[in-house]
Amino acid sequence: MKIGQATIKDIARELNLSASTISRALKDYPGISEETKKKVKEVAEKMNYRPNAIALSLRKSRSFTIGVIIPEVVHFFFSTVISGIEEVAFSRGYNVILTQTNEKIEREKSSINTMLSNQIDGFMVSFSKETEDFEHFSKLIEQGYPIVFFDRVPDIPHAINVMVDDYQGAYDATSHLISQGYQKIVHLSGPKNLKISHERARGYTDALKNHGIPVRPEYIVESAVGTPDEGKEITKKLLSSLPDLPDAFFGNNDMAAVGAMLACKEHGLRVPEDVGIVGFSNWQFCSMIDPSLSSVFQPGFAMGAKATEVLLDIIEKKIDVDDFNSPIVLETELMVRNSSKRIFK
Amino acid sequence: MKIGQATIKDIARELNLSASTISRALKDYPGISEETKKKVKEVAEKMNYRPNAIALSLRKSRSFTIGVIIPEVVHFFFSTVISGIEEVAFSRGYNVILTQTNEKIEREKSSINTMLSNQIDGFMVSFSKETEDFEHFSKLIEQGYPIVFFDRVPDIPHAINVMVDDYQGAYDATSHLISQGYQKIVHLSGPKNLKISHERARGYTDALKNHGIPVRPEYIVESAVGTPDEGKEITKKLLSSLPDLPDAFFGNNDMAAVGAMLACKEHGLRVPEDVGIVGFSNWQFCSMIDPSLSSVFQPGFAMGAKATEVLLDIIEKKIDVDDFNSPIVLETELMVRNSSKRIFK
DNA sequence: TTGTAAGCGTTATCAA
DNA sequence: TTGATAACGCTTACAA
Repeated sequence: MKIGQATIKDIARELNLSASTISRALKDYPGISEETKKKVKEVAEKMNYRPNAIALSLRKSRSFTIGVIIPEVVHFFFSTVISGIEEVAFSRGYNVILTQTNEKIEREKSSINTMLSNQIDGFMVSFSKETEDFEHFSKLIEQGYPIVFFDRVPDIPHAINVMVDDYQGAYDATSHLISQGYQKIVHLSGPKNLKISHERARGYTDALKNHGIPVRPEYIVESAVGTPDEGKEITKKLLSSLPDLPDAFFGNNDMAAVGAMLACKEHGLRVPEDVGIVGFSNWQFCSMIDPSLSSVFQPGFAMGAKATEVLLDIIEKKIDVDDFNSPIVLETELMVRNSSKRIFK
Repeated sequence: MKIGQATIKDIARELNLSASTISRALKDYPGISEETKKKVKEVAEKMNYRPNAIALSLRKSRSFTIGVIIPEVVHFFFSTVISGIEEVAFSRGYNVILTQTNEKIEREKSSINTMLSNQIDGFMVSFSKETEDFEHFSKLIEQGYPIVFFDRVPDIPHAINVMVDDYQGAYDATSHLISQGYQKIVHLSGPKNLKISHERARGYTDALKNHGIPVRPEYIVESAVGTPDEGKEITKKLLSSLPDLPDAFFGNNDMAAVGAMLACKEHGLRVPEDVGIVGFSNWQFCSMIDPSLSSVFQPGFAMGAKATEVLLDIIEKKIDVDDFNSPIVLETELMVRNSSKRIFK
């Protein structure tokens, strides 16, 4: 907002025309003489005119801005999603306002409020780990605000959800471990209130069942893990407490899996000979560690892009909110690397 | 922007008061009766009134929004910086509009334009690798737009730059390698047009000189590396083409260093026994790979936070642009890990 | 082909 | 203690 930014009025004054004429000339409205158009555009150029998007927003009750609420920016998967959001928003002429909640529900709510104040056209949300009650979202939906959830999605009416096929990803990962001859597979599961955690746990359980392997409750360990250290600690405890030593770990995320790997190594177990390990997310470092970590690829960029497309389509009324009664599900892909490739025979 | 959002006018109508009275009552202006204030606030609450930030922006010519232009979101260091920006902006009541340039100058310019249109209060910029001419920034500075550069900073008059002490970081890293007995140290340097690349190369060179080790031009290899694969290829070529085999690699970033490590391993060289390796940035994976990678820690979060504080102070006129004739420099810290700890004696 | 006036939501100024 | 009015920059009926 610079003092001296030229406005339509300035151009009007310069040319002895009215503001409305300038406005129309600039947008090639019919019924403006070619000559006037030319003059106006020249002067606009010369004066370095730039439309004031704020004034436009006020006038049109549209800000061409979407608000993104995300737990953490410093997170490989989420940053990938943001990148996808960015791309689509940019190409369709929208701005992105970003806030991270740091997994705090208070911050989530307050972000929603500032965004509402800022008249954003729609929301993209992946909620915090603390969020167990979705009232604040339901209210928005009721009031008719366009809102698309991604990755961490709520189970509430009329929510538009974009997610990865966590169930299938977990199922594939577990089946793969079984196919490599691992039998006593531990699942380091995620926070209970996240649907993705349930789905992954369900995929794990079903894979075991379908292969005739008993599901042991003591093999499912919750770890709200964000760091490898946490995963390492948990695994260490398991290795020294479980009477029957596990021979594989399926992590709810790559951090947990790396932690498990470190703990196993320390415990004198060889990966993948003695213990197989598979993670979830396929972070960059999977191929850089030794042994390289097998992991379930989550299409983060595609998710961000898809979610944004849907949101913008709703905002622009190209599609209707009611067209979505089931979530949009993106496929995962199991990336098999050395941590789970047991050398047979 | 929802149909039905209550405005000051709605409250005024409801209470048979004027809009100005409502406005004043809501902000506890003096000269409004306590009774009126109370009534107004009650009704505002009831009607779920929310000030329209857009209208405010128009009125005040201030948007309380800062624009962040960054090469890539999916990048550990930059995402850390964004996080720092986010924190400070949020705590001081500012919004963050984010765009990534994907290292394209065209996108950089067009982002600046939309941000200008959106009347942002100031810019935070880390420019693209393609950017060699800083005209578009100089113009902004001349016009008086608050703008703070971070990490990748330009060498232009009146620019406010926040950076890491790349020189010292590189000097420390190189000295450390020397102290561990490595002598033939290769530097995988960064893109030429980035000042940080120069500084790191300079730190490397000076460290060699000060330890009486000759600087060999063929040991400084430019690698605009973003991926380990690229770093690996370059290192492979070096290992098979250089007559005198290097015994250490100092990477301009961690990706390059990991690439070098992979190449060395493939070449049958042991790390750190035969070859020492140090990276730059201290990405998360440094401690997860085998051997763990020594690296120079860059305080990304602190950089984002500091840069934002300065920007907001300028915007709020707490400090003057002219107070900064030299860059703000943040300290690095060498994290010594196994990739460069040679076992002596 | 162009101009006038009203309005988007808010607040500062002046008047009552 | 409160109200009327104008203005921020732009668009759009409606009028000319």
